Amino acid sequence: METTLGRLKALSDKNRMRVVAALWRFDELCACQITELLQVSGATASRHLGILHKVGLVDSRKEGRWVYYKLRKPEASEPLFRWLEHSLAGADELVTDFQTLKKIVGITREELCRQQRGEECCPE
Amino acid sequence: METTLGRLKALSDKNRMRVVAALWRFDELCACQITELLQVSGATASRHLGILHKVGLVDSRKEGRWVYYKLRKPEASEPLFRWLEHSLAGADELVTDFQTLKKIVGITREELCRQQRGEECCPE
DNA sequence: TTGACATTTAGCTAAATGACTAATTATAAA
DNA sequence: TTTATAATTAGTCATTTAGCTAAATGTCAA
Repeated sequence: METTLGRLKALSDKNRMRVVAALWRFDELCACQITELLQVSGATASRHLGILHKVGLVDSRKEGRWVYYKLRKPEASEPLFRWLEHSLAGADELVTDFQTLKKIVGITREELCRQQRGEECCPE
Repeated sequence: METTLGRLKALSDKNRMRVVAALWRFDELCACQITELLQVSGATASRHLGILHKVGLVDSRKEGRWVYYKLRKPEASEPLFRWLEHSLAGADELVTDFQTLKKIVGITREELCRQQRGEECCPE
């Protein structure tokens, strides 16, 4: 029961729900991309990802300086994700998120940096 | 998105999850029976039921002094309930709850009163 | 090795939440 | 009508939680 409750609690936060939706659609994203999507501090994004990881909803994979996250799908969570997908289909905020993500995954690290810090940083 | 988030939040509380599981199994229960099951004050039980009602997970029906609650199943919530049922199958706390409920629904109002207030009340 | 950067952890504050008691409303019975 | 009871609402308090900043950790590149 604690497992079930933990997963529901993890999902019942708007930002974490956005992360799960993003991972459902984009398969794998790194912490910095999720930070950019949510527009919160890196520490906050990290904490949210840590919560999703702790309850077994996402897996993480470290690659150099970056940590990539993806949904842990195979398992009893599958029906829950499907309900979520159906229930959130067409939600305005997610449509916007997906458009944002298309840009985020399409740009280089330097451009993402410039977006995050403002034009004064990263002089070319 | 707010609807989905609201329902997940409503479900991600242990007592409300117990209520939903109880209603899944016992179909319809009144507020006083749920109060007895959860072993909380009537006010607390009422608030939990109000939250479940507000997000559309349960319906209520007034009959005299009593208010009966049942799950609002038909609808997009069905898969969520099924996931819950599967995910909670065999949970110790629910097994205990179901045994408790069998007793609760099997006794009269006076006996329930005696249990709740102690032997000094309701002298026969 | 030093510096830069991605991520996480620690510590703090403000807001949200669950519990209680007391007060209120609605209904049934004496 | 009065009294008792079921349920809800209001008000209070303690706990939890999401956000931040600052510090710590780990990795890459000069």
